Amino acid sequence: MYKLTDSVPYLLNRAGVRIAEVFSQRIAENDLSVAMYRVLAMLRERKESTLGDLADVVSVEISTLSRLVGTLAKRKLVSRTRPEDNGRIVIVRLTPQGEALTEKLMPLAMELEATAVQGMSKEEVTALKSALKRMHSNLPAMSGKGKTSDQ
Amino acid sequence: MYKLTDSVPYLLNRAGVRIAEVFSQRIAENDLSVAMYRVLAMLRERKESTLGDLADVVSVEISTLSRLVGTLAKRKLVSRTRPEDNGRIVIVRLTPQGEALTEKLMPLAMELEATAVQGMSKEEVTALKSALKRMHSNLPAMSGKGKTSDQ
DNA sequence: GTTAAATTATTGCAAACGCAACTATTGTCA
DNA sequence: TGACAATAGTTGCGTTTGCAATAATTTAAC
Repeated sequence: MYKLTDSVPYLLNRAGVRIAEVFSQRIAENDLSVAMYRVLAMLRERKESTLGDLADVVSVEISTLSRLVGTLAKRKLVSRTRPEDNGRIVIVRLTPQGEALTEKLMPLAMELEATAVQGMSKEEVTALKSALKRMHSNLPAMSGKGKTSDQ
Repeated sequence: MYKLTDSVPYLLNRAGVRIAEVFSQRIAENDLSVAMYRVLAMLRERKESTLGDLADVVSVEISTLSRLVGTLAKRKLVSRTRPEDNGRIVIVRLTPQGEALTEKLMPLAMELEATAVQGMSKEEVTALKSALKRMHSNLPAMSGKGKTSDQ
């Protein structure tokens, strides 16, 4: 018999929510949300990115990301520029302050991950990551439709 | 060097969002959200539950769940009763219509899981589930504090 | 047995989200 | 070239969310 509480989607959500809650608290003193942190961490990794690419990476709607990046820009953590050779896109980059803050947060992120996988072997962690990647690629990206709403 | 895009929290969120998006679309024709589905599936599993227990299982705030269950009750999918021997708690149960709908959704959920883990062996899936459970238990439950807010 | 503390659920409120509509720019093709 | 389609971002709007405050009931303490 199929049990919700032993299903992959359920366990995935449960672990994801829990880990986000914990990290959320740890970065709250910097007035950052998890999504904001991910934007910063992503830019640290790639130096620059368009809004659309960031939205894909962070797994939020582009409209949400637009506002979120606006907030980060207002706080001088990132810069937004429209390149001269392409007036459609917006390039987002870390400012020096954004870089500094992101570096400061890295240890927290590593610590969180270490806590989460405590008791698991290196091989188990590798297998977990690969399973998570596989599931992501097994499922089709939504074109943009699809009620995500509750109630 | 620590990479966001190879970190467990990131991969976890990415897979979780994707799987929720897909399932959300599949159940949208029944006017159900994923959280609503989880409430129904949970009640199918346990017959009855209090709001607080449901909130734990579904990983949402109890205030959110209160309203969500209110909506389900309005649609006659669940019943809410305050027991005579305890006027504090609310017992939630599936109505016959709720049961019928839930049974109808089960194949969809099983199909989704099958799609998600396609290409993985039984052992890999088992290991995945156990890793997800371990991570959940490795992280402390938040007492109720902690900014989850964005922007 | 009465008062204080703890538990459980609901409601007010503001923030955040996603969808849809819109603007602006670039690409296509005839 | 000139019109039409496609891409990229922003903004309006209604819904959903979580936190905080509140109400109601039960448990604990004295």
